[in-house]
Amino acid sequence: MNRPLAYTPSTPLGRKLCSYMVLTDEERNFLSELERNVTKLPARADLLQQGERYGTVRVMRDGWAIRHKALPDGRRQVVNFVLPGDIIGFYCNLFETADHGVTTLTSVEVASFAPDRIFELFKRFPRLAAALAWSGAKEEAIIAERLLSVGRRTALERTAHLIVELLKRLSLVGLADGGRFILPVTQEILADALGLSIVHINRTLRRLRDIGLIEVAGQQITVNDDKQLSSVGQFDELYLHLIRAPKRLEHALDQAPDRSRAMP
Amino acid sequence: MNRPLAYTPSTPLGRKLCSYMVLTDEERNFLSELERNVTKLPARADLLQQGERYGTVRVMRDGWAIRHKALPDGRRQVVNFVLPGDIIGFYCNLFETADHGVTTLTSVEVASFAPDRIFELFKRFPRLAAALAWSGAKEEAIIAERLLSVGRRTALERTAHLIVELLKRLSLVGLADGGRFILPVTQEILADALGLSIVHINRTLRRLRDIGLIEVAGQQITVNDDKQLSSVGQFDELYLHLIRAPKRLEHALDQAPDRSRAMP
DNA sequence: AACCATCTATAACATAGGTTAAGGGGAGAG
DNA sequence: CTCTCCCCTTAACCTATGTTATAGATGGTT
Repeated sequence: MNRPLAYTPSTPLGRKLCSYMVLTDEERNFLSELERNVTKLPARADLLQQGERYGTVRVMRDGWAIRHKALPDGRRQVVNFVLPGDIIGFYCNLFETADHGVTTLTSVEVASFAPDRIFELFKRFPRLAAALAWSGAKEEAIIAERLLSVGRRTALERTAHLIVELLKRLSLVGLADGGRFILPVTQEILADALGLSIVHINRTLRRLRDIGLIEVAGQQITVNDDKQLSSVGQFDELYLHLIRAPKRLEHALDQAPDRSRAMP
Repeated sequence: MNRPLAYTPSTPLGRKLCSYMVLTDEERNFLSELERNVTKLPARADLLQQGERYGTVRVMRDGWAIRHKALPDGRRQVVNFVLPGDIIGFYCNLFETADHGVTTLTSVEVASFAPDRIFELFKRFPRLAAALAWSGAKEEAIIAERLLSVGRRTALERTAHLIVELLKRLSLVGLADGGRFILPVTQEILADALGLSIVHINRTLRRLRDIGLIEVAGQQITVNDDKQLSSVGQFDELYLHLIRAPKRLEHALDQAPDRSRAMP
């Protein structure tokens, strides 16, 4: 195995996995092959419709999208925000039909590849498989935290919490600068993400502005006092699992027996 | 590879994975090795405490538990119910600390093994790795559906929905019989799972009883009219992904190239 | 058999957040 | 330039759900 020390792939997915462990040439090649087939789409396009049969796996390369679920009567819950490097329909190609939709918020660039590549990945690149599984677990942790928000935090707390979460996630990929970031989202979508009505989101944002914790100018949000905003939102970054565990992951994988051994 | 046709392992985890695909002898041996080290615990024991460092991976063999997250002031959200065959702290051994707790509801039997075994599994048994990843994705789907419930369904809908969900999940593992099952859960826990107050859960259950949709006798719940209860809860079993995709999973894995190939 | 702790049940009251309604601003289209 | 559409904003009012309080079941313990 051959490991360049400070290599940073140009692909968002590669970059993401790089933060977990050092990739070999072979692994990087495989990943960039996955991201080769790129498509551009405008804002408000459906990448996946609830009830649709899964066809391809996609990687978000640039732009924002939301993952959402709807009830028959139109009520809708935004489950998560899809940011660059995130995968759409990863394991899910095994499911019969999609139980959620994915819709772009901005114009986006996505790469698509055949679901079979996932299995190939599991067979040929166990380290990548483990890393992807790990990032899937992180996504689940984010959803669980949102469930805690919607179930048990007040409107003000929830809203503060989401803003801090997005700030942290975006900072991590260089999309936020000094507490300032672009939130390409209507208040309706914010409401659907937080389980609130659009009117109440408006009230709540105004309250946060009045207290002086945030400033809003169009889609740009400025967090004035992230310390205090975190405390309003009861934000504990434990769940984001930002602490990369590269050494543990690498070591463990490299030391695990590669081939069969007898049972004791 | 040697594949007995109708073999059913005695271990809950093995049984679960068996429902996705036919296991080889080697795979079954490995799994049963994982479940060898069994411990018994009483009800209301913490299998994992929020904030704790992960030590071992566990498989629930028998009994119920809940996965829950708490806020500093004590408000709590139950994220999911842990049933036999479910894994506790799977990928998560890579995280620094647990962002949730796991507490038993009944006396339980759990198997424990070292986190390293997970990596071994990824390297030696890609098919098992894919199957576990798939079941992880199903768990995520259940949490996302609960988020939809808590965010957008009314108390009555949520409660109905949860009862139907548990009925379906338990039926699948033979723990429900003719719409009747044991729910080893206080109303407080139900409230924490649904983002409601304990008083309101009580009101809501009474309403469901008054309408005649369910009957409650101690911990035993009887669903009288699951068709109507499903419709009250806007239940769409899409998200449970009950349709096993064994052929797709097996085929895909068996046909994926096993070793390196040149880039085009 | 009496005690204690834990649950369930219900009533009375309080409020966070939903709903409806109406006006205003900005940006793209003609 | 102004029309239109979409989004934001705010006010007034309403209701689903939370809170507090109390009593009754239930079941294990001494």
